Amino acid sequence: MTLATAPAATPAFAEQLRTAQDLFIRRWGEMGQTWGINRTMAEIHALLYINGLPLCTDDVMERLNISRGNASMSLRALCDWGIIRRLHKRGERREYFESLSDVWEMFSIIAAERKRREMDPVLETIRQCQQMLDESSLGKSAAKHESVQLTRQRLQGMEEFMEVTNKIFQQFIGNAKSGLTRVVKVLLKAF
Amino acid sequence: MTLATAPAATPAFAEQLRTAQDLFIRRWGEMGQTWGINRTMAEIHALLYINGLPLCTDDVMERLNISRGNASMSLRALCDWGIIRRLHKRGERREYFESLSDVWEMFSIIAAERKRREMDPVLETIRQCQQMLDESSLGKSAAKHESVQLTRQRLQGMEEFMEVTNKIFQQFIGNAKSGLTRVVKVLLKAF
DNA sequence: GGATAGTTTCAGTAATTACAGAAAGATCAA
DNA sequence: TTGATCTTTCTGTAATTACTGAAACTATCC
Repeated sequence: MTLATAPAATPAFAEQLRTAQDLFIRRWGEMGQTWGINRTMAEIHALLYINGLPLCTDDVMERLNISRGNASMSLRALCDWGIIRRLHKRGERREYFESLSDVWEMFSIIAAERKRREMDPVLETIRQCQQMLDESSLGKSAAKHESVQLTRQRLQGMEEFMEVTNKIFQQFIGNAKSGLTRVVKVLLKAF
Repeated sequence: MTLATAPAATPAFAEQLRTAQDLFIRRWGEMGQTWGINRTMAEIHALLYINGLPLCTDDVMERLNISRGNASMSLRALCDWGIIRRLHKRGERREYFESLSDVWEMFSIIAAERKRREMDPVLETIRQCQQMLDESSLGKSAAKHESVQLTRQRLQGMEEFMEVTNKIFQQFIGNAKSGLTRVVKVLLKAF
C-alpha cells in the first residue's frame, strides 16, 4: 500500500503550503461557479495564480484530479481569455503555464471580455427596442399609449445605467496596468 | 383553427410593443445566464421590469411559456432577492408582482447580496490561508522558502484587490437610493 | 361546514453542462 | 523514416441543473 505509490517524504511546511493552496483553490472555484465560470477552469486558474511557479499539464491534472482532456481544454480556454500564458522551458519538450501575476490586470482583462460579450449586446438590443417604440415607428397616437410610454421609460432607465457602467468599465480596462487603476485611485481619494 | 382560440383582435401597436419587450426579455435572460443567474428567473425579472405594470402568476406563465411551479418558485426567489415585490390589488384574490423601477437600486441590492454571498467568504479564506503560512505557524526558516514566499505574495495581491473592490461595493450599496450613486457621481466628475 | 380560487411544494423527468478516456494529431530527435 | 513524447479533439457518459405537473396546502367566501 504505502510502498511504490508513497510520495517522497515531504517536509511539513510543504504539506501546510499545499493545504493552504487547496483551501484557496476550492473557494475560488466555488466563487467562479456562481459567477458563471466553470468550476474546473476557475480552479486551474486559482492553482496557477496561487502557486506562482509555472506548472505543466500533468502537474495540473494530478493536483486537481482531472483528466487530460479536461485539463487541456480548460488551459486553452484560460489562454484564450488571456489570464494565463503558455511558457516553454529551455530544453524541455512539454509546455508550462503560468498565471498573470497582477490581479488588476487580470480582472481588467476579464472585465473587457465580459463587457464585449455581454453588456454591449444588451445595450444594442435596448436601442433596437427603443427604435421599435418611437413615434416614427408607431405613429403619434399609439406612441402615447400608457403601456408604450411605460416600457419606453424603463428602457431609458436601463440604458442610462448601462451606459454609465460601460464608461466605468472602460476606464478600468484602459488604465489597468500594474497596480491600482485610475478609477480606483479616484474612488479611494474621494472617500 | 382561428375560431375559439383566436386572441382578441389587438391593435398593431400592442403587437409591436410585445415584440420589443420580448426582444429585451430574451437578451436579458441570456445575459443573466452568463452571469450565473437562472435564465428563467432573469426573464421573469426582465418581463416585470420592462412591462412596468404589475402582472400575476398566470400572466407570467403565459407570456414566457413556463409551468406554474417554475413561475411560483422563480417569483418567490426574486422576492427573496428583493428586486421584485408582491402586490395585492383591492378586491382581487390573486397576487400581482412588480419590479423595482429604479435600476440603481436594483443593482445595488444585487451587489450587496453577491458581496455577502461570494466575496466575503473568499476574503475570509484568503486571511485564513495567510495565517497558515505566517512565521508563527511555519517557523522562521520554512516561512522563508521561495514557494511559501511566492504564495504569500499572491495571497496578498488578491487580498488588496478584494478589499478595494469591497469598499467600492459598499459605497455603491450604501448610497444607491434613486438615481446615481455617490460612487458614480465621483467617477463621472473625474473623467 | 363545503366549495372555490389561488399558491406552494416536490418527486420525477428532461435538458444542459462537465468530464473522462481513448484516438488522432503534432513535434522533435535520431 | 521511425519512434518517443506531448497535445488536442471528440464521443459517449456522468453529474448537475432546470422544469413540469399534480398533489397538498391556504385563504376566502357562502
